[in-house]
Amino acid sequence: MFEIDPKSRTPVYVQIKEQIMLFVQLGLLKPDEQLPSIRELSKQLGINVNTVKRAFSDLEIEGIIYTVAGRGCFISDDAFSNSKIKENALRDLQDSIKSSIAKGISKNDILVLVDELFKEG
Amino acid sequence: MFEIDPKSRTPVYVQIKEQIMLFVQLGLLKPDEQLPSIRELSKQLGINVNTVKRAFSDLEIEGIIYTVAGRGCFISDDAFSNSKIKENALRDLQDSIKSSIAKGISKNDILVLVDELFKEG
DNA sequence: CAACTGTGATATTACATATATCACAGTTAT
DNA sequence: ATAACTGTGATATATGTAATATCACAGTTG
Repeated sequence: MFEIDPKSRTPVYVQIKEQIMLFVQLGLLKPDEQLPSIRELSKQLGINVNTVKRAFSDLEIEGIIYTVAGRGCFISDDAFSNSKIKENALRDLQDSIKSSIAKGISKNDILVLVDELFKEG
Repeated sequence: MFEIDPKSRTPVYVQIKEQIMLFVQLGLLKPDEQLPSIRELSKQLGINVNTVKRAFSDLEIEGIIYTVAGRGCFISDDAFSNSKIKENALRDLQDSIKSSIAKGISKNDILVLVDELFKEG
């Protein structure tokens, strides 16, 4: 279910965070569903336990998941009720688009790209 | 003309690169126009010479500017003829949009944002 | 009790960013 | 020729982040 791209410039723990958030968005992970344990997931992905722990801790702070001591981590009921994440995402996206405009990307380039991304997903 | 946001999470040398590329896009910097010297610019911005040097060296490798020994740095005639920059920009933008989708940003959110950015600029 | 969960702390390695200095070489104007 | 400017190159240092490697501790489950 999970996959990591070691070549990517985005940190591994961020890749994990975003995959989990995406799976929640897509409905592949539902409220109160249990996530793989950090040891299990670290084995699967061939990375260190601490790296997975970092991702899960972040997600818990952001209210996406909750943990039960000794049992595991689960998707929150209100995983995306908190608007802070969406606000931050919008701000980051704005920076990225501005940056791309500086490099010669046109409005049409962006619209085509957006269409493609929402066609596939 | 140039401005740096020290609070921003994007590295200072990247901010400089992107401002120069943006100014070229906007026609504020034209082919063969001379840039401020790295010492001058570092004074203006209150940052180290090496940081400006890093930005200029990057831009030269990317073909955006060229340098004449002892004279200074200038905008290339073919600053944006090289498609590598646009390709990289598109790839980066794709990653950013995917990331924002994972955080609950809708297609409409993006379209509204794009409209705003192209209205102002 | 054994085997599993997450937690917490520590140490280490590697890399990126940014700074501080210094010496060197080419250009320009006086 | 000299002074004052350009960029170049190297070195050293500090800081923060990312990732790894270990270890000990505590709660849960069968």
